Amino acid sequence: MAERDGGKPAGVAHGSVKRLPALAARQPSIKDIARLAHVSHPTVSRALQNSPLVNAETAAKIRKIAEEQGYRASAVARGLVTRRTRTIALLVTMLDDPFSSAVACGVAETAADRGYAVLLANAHADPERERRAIEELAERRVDGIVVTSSRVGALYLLLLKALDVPIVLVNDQYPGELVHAVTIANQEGMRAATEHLIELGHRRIAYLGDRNGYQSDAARRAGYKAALARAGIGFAPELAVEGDGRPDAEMEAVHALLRLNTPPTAVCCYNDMTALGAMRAIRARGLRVPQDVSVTGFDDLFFAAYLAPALTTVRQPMRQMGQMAMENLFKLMSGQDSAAQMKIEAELIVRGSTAKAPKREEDQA
Amino acid sequence: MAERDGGKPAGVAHGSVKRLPALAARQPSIKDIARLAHVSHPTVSRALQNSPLVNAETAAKIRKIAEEQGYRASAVARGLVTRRTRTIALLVTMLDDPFSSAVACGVAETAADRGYAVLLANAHADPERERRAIEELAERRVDGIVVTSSRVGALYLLLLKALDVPIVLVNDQYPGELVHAVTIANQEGMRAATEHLIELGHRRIAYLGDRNGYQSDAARRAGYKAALARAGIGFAPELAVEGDGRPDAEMEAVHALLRLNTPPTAVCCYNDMTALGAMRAIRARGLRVPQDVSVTGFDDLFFAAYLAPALTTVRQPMRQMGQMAMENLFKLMSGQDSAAQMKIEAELIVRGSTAKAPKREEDQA
DNA sequence: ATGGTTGCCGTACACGTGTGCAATAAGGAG
DNA sequence: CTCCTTATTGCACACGTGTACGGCAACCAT
Repeated sequence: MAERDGGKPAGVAHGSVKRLPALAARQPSIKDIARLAHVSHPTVSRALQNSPLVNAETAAKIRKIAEEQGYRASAVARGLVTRRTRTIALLVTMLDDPFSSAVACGVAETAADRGYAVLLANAHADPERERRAIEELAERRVDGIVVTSSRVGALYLLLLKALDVPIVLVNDQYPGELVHAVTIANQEGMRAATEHLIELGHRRIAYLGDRNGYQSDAARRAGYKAALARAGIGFAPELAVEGDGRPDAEMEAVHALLRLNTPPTAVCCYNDMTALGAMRAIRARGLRVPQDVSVTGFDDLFFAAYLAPALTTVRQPMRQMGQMAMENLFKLMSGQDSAAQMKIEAELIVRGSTAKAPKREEDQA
Repeated sequence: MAERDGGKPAGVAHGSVKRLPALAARQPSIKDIARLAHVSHPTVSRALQNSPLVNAETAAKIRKIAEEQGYRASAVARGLVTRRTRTIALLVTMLDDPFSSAVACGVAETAADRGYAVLLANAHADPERERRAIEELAERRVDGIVVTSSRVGALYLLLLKALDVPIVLVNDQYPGELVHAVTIANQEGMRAATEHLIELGHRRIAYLGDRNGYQSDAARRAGYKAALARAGIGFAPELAVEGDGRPDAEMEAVHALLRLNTPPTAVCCYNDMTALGAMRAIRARGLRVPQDVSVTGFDDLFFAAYLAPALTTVRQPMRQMGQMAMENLFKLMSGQDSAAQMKIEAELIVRGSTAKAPKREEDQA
């Protein structure tokens, strides 16, 4: 442009000519800036870090030149020397699961606010992919890991521990090993949903679980049982069934429930996705929700309020949980110790998918 | 542990003692492996790359030792020297939008298959965050970028172009600038949906758009108009309204439609999320879907089939689109040129949310 | 004038990996 | 036995950044 060279007219021209032609192709490096500013590259490094060790106007000049040249420090070079990549990994089973993506949203948001990048590791529920994904994380030298996959938590945590970086699990604990985790009050939440049904007069209440839910499924199931026990309702094993996350399996399980001699008048579902399948199966048999069968979910995904009838469910502040997990991870990465378990309260949201139990001749609690 | 030093008893001990204590803390480096294998570090590097330049049994020994030590090559060091990070960025407006996360799924999957990592850049629909996210990508030296955000495409593409890496847009073109993109047949798809309604006897058909849909909203709106024109139905400006992605705004727009003197008997929605809001608003006025008002969506998100009534919509193979975008990006990154525009066919899925137009006295096409 | 600060900057490393080139040994041909 | 190939390995760099340390000038106090 129109800027002048400053001083030093002699010798400089010849000495720098041999590198200048290549400058256009590469991204400018710290050395290019140093040459233009007539200083050494450490001075540039310090100036851009606002170090007090460099003269104020020298620093200003350097920053100006860096700006003009569109200089962007290489995070990879910096990562090599500082041994910190300012990158965290987000390990997810299925990213297109609304729960996972909501948590991911919270994680990504807080990470970005602190200048951390998020490496997305999608395991796709495929064991081979999961293993490879973890190997990748090792090579990438991430500073920390957030896991939103109960399956990975349960099966691969030992592999992850070998990476020797802080890990925070979301909605999953690892039995037997002390690991940092952010969880919802699974048991209390499902208990509240079940008690809500009991108050509405239901006695035959089914539980539709998810065999891939691992720890969280176990906790919710326990909450369901606790509510029954407290109300003096016996636990009927034939009413506690499970799917595997696929809609087909869930619907089949619900059909089986409704073929029983005394079918349930209400179904507590492991989560909202499961409830979606359950409601469809119920309707497929010509029954109505909630007049014939009440349904509850878990999560309060975005669509829950928009269904007809709107879904009664247990709300998880998913995005906030992602934020908390990330903040927890920051603490651990900076060397502070932090609470091993953070438990978040669950809130029952009553909507239209639950109603008073229908009158039947069999009814006699 | 219990491993022996091998040979070289003299001199070695003293010379290496000063480094060994730190070995336990650090991840093993290529030099550590080299020392244990009694070779130079370049030999280790070549052995682990299966280079034919290294003796077969030497290579085997080296690989064995590397395995035992749990050695993982540092991708950051490699990235520094090769000037390729094997990392792509996935730029998303809102990750918790089901469309985005489905595309992200496809992108992540194919990237992982080729050994590429995915850096998640969530713009959160916040201009300041978007700018910062792009700066981050520059520093991280990503090899390529996939954008699933019509807004970023429209506003920040110039910034992105400055990074000088290949870019592929999903469902968004950048008007005026030639950019690689994978898009659905927006216009044809919406036209098919509208024609479907016309065949059912509808004449007063509304279009509920999204002002943040930019290019894809414009194309779908054009498809809607084209269908009307072909059927000889005049375009009524008061029937073409728009929301902004938030359910509140959409519902308000639909309420306004239904307050018209001759309200529409059908609503074509920009996408499934919009349709969710529209159906709720319709029901809030005591009207039934589809008996009183038919509704169509766009995307065929997972919940569309599970609604009551199930949603008639235009299917986008979102995950496949993510895969195609990624494969396209691979081509570009390897220097090959590739088709600038890849257009995918859209498929109309007819379900229960559309029905024959109700008989009315005003009806006379 | 001398010694000691202080402020600022450059020199010389280091981080962990990849690669061109030279060096060495082994083997074959003459 | 000598020369030329070929196979294998090590040496010396480079990549772009951060930082401990020393040097130098200016300033102050003696």
